Amino acid sequence: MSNIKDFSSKLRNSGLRPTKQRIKICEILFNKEKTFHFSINELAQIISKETVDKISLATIYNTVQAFLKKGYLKEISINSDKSYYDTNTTNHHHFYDEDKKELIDIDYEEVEPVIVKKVPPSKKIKSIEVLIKVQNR
Amino acid sequence: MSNIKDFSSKLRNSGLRPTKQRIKICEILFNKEKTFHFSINELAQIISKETVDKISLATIYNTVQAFLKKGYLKEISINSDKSYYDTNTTNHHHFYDEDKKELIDIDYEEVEPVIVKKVPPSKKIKSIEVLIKVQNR
DNA sequence: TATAGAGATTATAACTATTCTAAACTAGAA
DNA sequence: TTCTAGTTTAGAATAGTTATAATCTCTATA
Ligand SMILES: [Mn+2]
Ligand SMILES: [Mn+2]
Ligand SMILES: [Zn+2]
Ligand SMILES: [Zn+2]
Repeated sequence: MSNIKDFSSKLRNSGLRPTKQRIKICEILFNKEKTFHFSINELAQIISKETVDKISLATIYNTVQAFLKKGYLKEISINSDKSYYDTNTTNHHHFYDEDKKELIDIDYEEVEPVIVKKVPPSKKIKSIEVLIKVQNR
Repeated sequence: MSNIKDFSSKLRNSGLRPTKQRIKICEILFNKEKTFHFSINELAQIISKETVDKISLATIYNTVQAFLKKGYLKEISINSDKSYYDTNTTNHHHFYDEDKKELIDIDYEEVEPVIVKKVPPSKKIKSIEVLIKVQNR
């Protein structure tokens, strides 16, 4: 369980000033039992529920971008109209529930590692993402 | 090599009136040697190059949606700033070249089939997509 | 501790992709 | 040929995101 002090130094250590907005967002994102997936709007709603001083949408976008660049978040590509982010930055894949419009983590052991026999010339692999779309049987 | 007659009946058979706009779009999409990937804007540019009578953007969107629903196209989920479509509707996966911003088909034999040991309760798999992001070595 | 200035926040404008609307047009059944 | 459901179209509307530029704040240093 991290506290404000920890987030301050984590931010400072990565070259980001520990402002009260960023610390609040850290608490919401990284102080949870479980990792989770969110869209910017969902995050904005959580923030507005959990805080009195509002944080502007621009700051939420800026902060998520900053955390993404630092590797504290991952961006998930669903067939989509908006971006989704993941507080689970380990290697893992996803189910996407088309009925509930919901992402579900797949434990890495639940899918055999993807074996790639050949990559395009002079390219290296940056990431491998498996997205399994599911719907009601 | 299909001709206009073929596209007309293909369209008619799927309950779509063979309009000149749709036939033109069929020619551009399905009369090629190779399958390919495109965004709506790229398609619009190809159309404007290859035809004198312009086709409205709305019609291009409508037509791509219709073809998608009929299964003549697949939608590809890359990092989601816009939608990409694929004239290759067989099961296959993709490299995404982050430098050239370009999708490359992976032959199905080049990646071992993805084995999923468990799906969420009362769900069935609709699709399995592997996206391998690559960049210059 | 006070100060200066780089870095951060903010409201709002701008932008882009996509969908909606409603009027005009057209394929094709009868 | 006529009629009408289906289609196209320009343009408006919407949604997500990024840019702008004024204001604010964190913190290094005097
Ligand atoms: Mn979509
Ligand atoms: Mn993005
Ligand atoms: Zn996840
Ligand atoms: Zn493809």
